[in-house]
Amino acid sequence: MVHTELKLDRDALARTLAGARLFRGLDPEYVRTLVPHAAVHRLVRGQQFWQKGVTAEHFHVVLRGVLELQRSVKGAESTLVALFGPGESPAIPVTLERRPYIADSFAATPVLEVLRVRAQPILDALPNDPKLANAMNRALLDHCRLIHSKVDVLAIGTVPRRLAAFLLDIAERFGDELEDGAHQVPLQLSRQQLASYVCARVETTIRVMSAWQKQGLVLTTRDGFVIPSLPALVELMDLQEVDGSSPSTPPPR
Amino acid sequence: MVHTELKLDRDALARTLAGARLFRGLDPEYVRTLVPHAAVHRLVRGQQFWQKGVTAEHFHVVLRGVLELQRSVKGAESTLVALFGPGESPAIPVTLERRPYIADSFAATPVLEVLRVRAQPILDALPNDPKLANAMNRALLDHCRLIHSKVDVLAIGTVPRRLAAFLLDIAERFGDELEDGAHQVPLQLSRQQLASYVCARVETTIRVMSAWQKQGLVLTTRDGFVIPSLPALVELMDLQEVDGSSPSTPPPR
DNA sequence: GGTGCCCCATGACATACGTCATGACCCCCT
DNA sequence: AGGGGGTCATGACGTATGTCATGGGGCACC
Repeated sequence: MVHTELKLDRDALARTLAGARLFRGLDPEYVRTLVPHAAVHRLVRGQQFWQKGVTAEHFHVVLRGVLELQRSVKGAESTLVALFGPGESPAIPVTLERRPYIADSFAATPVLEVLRVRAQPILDALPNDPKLANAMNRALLDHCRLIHSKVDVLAIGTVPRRLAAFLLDIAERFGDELEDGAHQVPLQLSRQQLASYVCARVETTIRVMSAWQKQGLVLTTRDGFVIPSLPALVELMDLQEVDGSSPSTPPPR
Repeated sequence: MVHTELKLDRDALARTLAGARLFRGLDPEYVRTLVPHAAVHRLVRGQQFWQKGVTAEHFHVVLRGVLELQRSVKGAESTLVALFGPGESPAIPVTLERRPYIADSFAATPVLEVLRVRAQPILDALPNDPKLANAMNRALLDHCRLIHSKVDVLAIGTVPRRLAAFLLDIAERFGDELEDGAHQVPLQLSRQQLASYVCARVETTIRVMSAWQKQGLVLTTRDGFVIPSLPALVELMDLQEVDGSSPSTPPPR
């Protein structure tokens, strides 16, 4: 893993640190003191970055590409927990608590660049630096949103609906709108990875994606996906209800 | 909802505030300034506390009982998102961002007492008070853990396994160990609520719980559940695998 | 006491999805 | 060129679980 580190001069590192979302709003003076503790790592697709079980001693900010968190729970097979794109900070909770990583991480794009900063000096400064604490706050809020979106995907129902929800999620986060209204998601995920995220079998996922390909709902291209019409997917996700008459059971018990 | 407020004198409120986990570690001087913005609410089971869509303008700390977050997503039926017990702070993320609640909340125990503090003064103080910011960090970390445990439940597989995971989770969080090694969970949840949390139908949940009742794995009592043997449940959750030969697909792609 | 409602329970049936098997295609390696 | 492995694809089949229907028991309300 060490061999993934890029050689950067102090100025380049300082600029990278200052530009990272995690450190936005901080005293520039303070950010400069982090330079000696910082490094930029570059990985190629599939390469592992950190390993479950190792104690987290760094903060991370994705600079380029997408990082994938993969978790293997005892008994169950490994699942794709979440994807982190540029600006996002994976593993913030465990780093703040100096706990072991609960998942493995891999590069999910051909190239992944991650800024990595030693946690100790930051943790030391945390109790006395309100700006820093608020920056961590922001990052934690982002993280909550991410996990929550996974819950939303898993709770939405059938496999097609879960898949639709996931694709819409990554389209919103990583996609670009083309001139014809279609959305392009420059993120090459295998059917296995899709299946892993939505907690379904590969075969099931393949079937759904094949059907959508034929219907022109979601196209798999060489470097990702194209969604010609988001509303069509949304409808497929929302709809698929039996009738829609019952306004759901109001309060519990 | 206003009529749920308890009449407490300033001293009682001050003590409650000082004892709340959310405000632990703060300057006692500062905590006292919050007294005029604080109130304690008491609800009975099933009573609604706040409503989805309303802007969150308060921080909360559960003092007694359990609060239930129920979310109704468009298209899907409502799901039990999470349970919050004494010391925990529901809805922290939306309050910090002054966003609308994304779920309804109800009392899940015969009596629920919640400390409620106006958010504005706290949000105003946040940028300048590192202790306060770190207290919020702590609460956010708790929240992350909660959501994550829901992901773990949903991702673990079949309905029996999801149910087992959920029961073990609430046993750990709210349960007491009896002298004979059994665990008691003083939390009366209907099959509907269980089903809602694990994203299954009521009937399926009933079938599983009935079977477990007969096998003595999980007993439903007048005021909650009794789990005679945690390990038995854990085994049922972990096991149920086909053979265990394949060591899972190592890295992706 | 009756009526209605909710929760728990159980059965019959339909179906979404997992499981297993097979094959095409592509890429890498020797 | 041939072999091995990965991904995508498709079919056959079994099963978990959703769906629908029915019934008993407890509790509130008229």
